[in-house]
Amino acid sequence: MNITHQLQALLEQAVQTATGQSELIVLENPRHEGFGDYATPIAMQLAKKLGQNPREIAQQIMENIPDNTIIEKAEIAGPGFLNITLAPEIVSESLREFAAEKPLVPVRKKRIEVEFASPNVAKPLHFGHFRGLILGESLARLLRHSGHEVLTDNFVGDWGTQFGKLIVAIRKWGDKKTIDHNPIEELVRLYRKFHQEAEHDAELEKQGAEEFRKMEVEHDAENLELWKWIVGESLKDFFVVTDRLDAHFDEMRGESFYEKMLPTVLEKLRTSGIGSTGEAGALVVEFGDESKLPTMIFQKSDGATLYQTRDLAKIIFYDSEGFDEMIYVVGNEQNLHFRQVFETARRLGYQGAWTHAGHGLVRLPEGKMSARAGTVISLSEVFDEAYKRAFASLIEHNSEIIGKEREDLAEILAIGALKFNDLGQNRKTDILFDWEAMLDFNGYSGPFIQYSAVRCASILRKATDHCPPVKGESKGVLSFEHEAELSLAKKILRFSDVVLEAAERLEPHVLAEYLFQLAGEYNSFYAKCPVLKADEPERTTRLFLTQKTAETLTHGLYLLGIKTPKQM
RNA sequence: GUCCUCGUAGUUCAACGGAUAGAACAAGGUCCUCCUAAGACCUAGAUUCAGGUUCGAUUCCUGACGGGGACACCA
Repeated sequence: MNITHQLQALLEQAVQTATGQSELIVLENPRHEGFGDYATPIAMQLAKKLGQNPREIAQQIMENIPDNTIIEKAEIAGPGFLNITLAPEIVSESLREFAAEKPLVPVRKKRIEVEFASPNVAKPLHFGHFRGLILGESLARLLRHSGHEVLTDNFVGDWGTQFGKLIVAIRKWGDKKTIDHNPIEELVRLYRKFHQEAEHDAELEKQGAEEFRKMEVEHDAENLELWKWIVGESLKDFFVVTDRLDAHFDEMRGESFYEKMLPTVLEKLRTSGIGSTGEAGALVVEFGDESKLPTMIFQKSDGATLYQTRDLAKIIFYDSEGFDEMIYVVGNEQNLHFRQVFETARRLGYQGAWTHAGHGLVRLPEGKMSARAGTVISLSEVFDEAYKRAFASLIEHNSEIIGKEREDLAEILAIGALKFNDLGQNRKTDILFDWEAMLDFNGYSGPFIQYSAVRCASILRKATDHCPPVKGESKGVLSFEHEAELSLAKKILRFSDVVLEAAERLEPHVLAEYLFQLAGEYNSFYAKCPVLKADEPERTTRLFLTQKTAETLTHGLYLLGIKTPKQM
């Protein structure tokens, strides 16, 4: 049982004896120092119910807290807050037991599928895809650390009308040599050309739809073969990026994976009466006026299916696999789509917890990235620029690391900076694409945290070089002489609660902000408290704090998908 | 037209309905005979507006204004 739970139990008992009420205690972490380590507004909440002054209630609660070893001090503050300060001994004990890497034990272990990345085959991967890629990976890691069974999946957009279009374009304008030479670039060019031509030639759209229909309905061998080849080439390109970003997929169940289940899904919609026949014979689901959801079409009048049909099939598939939750890391703009699909699944009787963890897009100062306007920034362009700046920064700061090591380090810092810049901000809102902010290695940034972790590692290395750790050293009560030590220790101990919150809210920035604070806390401590030159017992305490800080920062960064270098 | 989102220092972002609205960058001022100055410390600076609910509102509700997005045969 962790400190938070112990405190809650103590306070609940105190409230019970003082007021006769059985209330769930909410513990807050006060924003300002001087308000203790934990605070509860319970007295204020009870004030109206009991018709008493909140401060008087707080007084009674405080007097009835059972004897214990964890509370150093309890006091009433402000309008009726009960502020709790922890005893240094319990902080010491908890820190001794603390291990950042250790997964938590959830109240109920869940099987969770996390869908992310989901690139559209034959469409260029640009910087706009960056968010989903790193968010998904981080969320998967956060949920795993929270003790859940997580399966990452990639709902590759490898099925649909765009393949009909692409096939038409290849047959019409494609040249084998050019395509073989640089498949993706050429496919993208052809796809773009198709859309340009289609603007003044309506016939093309029909041809595209027809070719896809042949693939799907008639299983046209020639089209399917071409399709297979296109998908393969696209994925090669895709994996180059995911490797660089350290993103992993347990499954690659693309849209085509669900293709064989589609007839059953359509049948289900029909027989259940949830689906109905719409204009021109399409199969649609009407949600009614109360739901405020517009009608969604699940089968086109020509018999072909749509994205949502496959999404629905996917829900049914994962339900049969025994998953409790599905998380969709997909842009906000698809929110309506998911609400419609989820509602349809619900009406069909499925009961999973489906969450659209939507994210904002990366916006340029002049507006949205648009392939048409030619304002798309490619992923590799950003990577290369980040690498260049990291490399230059290394030369400026540390000339001792050279060669391959320097290159690897520059890569770690570059990717770390890019990822942190993104994950450090709210998932839901758009973020501004800004070279300077993104590649600023000072302040609220990945390298700032990496630097702090590296500094810890450096001290630890020196400590063991000069004086190897003695067996049994990891026992005993830590003596907190300096307030910076105690405050750092308490900060470290908040780690698990923070990870849990980040995982529950599906918002990595909660963890990012914490890591930034922890690094700052350590840096302050570092400025005030010499470690290696300190006398015992301070030296042991400070080394231990350094050790735990390093572990926490490193593992915290790992949960964001960011690597920690050995030195920098 | 309907629905979803967002509006906080000069800029980019934080803040389970809680106390004195936090940071970072940019601006100004300190600190390397001392474990990595990619650092620490100090100064100045903000809730779009009008109502409502509440002991208490940046947060919830209603409306206005202003961004962004989505709305039947794309994904």
